[in-house]
Amino acid sequence: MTSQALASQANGIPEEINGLRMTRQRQEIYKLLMGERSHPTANEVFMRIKESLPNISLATVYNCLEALVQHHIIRQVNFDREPSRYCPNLDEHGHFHDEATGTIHDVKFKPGINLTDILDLPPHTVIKDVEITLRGQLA
Amino acid sequence: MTSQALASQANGIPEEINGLRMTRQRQEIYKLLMGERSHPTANEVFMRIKESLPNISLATVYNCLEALVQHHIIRQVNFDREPSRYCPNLDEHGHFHDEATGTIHDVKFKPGINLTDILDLPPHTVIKDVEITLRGQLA
DNA sequence: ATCCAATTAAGAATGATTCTAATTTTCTGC
DNA sequence: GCAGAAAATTAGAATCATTCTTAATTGGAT
Repeated sequence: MTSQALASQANGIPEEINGLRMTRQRQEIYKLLMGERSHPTANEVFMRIKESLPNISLATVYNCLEALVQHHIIRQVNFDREPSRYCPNLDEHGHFHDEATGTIHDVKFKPGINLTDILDLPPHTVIKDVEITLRGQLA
Repeated sequence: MTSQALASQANGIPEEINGLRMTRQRQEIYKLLMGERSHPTANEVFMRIKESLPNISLATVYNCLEALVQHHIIRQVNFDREPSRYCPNLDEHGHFHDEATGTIHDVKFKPGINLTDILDLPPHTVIKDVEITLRGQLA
């Protein structure tokens, strides 16, 4: 049995997701994101993942995060030009950035709401991706 | 009469907007943005503004754009981690990024739509800013 | 076991943006 | 109108998230 398969068993994460081979590094990063709902940056992932993978490099963290995003396993979230953050929640949702604490909250749509119902889109538009970000304070 | 006042007369742009003194550089940049609806980047503004202000520096373009954004005269628009773009449309609206052509289209809300009506926000939330970006193709 | 492709690692390079320091312009009080 | 203070501009250096390059390692297939 390969070390990847062993890690897979221990982690409870399949050896492959959406056609992406889940290497040890990808497993650990994915597991970390699933556990934390804090929308960490690549650098934050790098610092925390060292506990389980002390020799991982920052480049690998970027590579893994990009691979996971490309294969629709996680989502990349951007606020203005701040460092990208990563989110394991694949449901269509927005993000609220609380300026007071710096924390980020997922924001769901109310039931039955369809984005195309409320936006005045040009005709024949095929939407591949939507990003809704809100900035403010929890008063 | 100061050179700024003279430029102001020639441009048809007031000497001050929202408490921001409209220097020659700020006037020209603002005028350029009002004329073009192409959502240019800072560097694109820099290249085009040289026709009217050959000695302007890139730092000044950034300074002016930031001042105009801070004083709510223009808006800054971000797509993922691409260079920021600037937009003179102050109405609440979103942006559709056409992947085929690279062009950006303003997207209005359908009449009577209120963002807080459709989002499941945490209680007591004060929203200061909303950004809606869509990515796709004009099929 | 061996070859080939994919992945990882370390550090260099990139590029948008910001900062610094010096100069120029504008404003204010006389 | 003029001196001094404040604001704006400039040029170039610095920053920092991200990407690239190259070499080493690992995994999968033969």
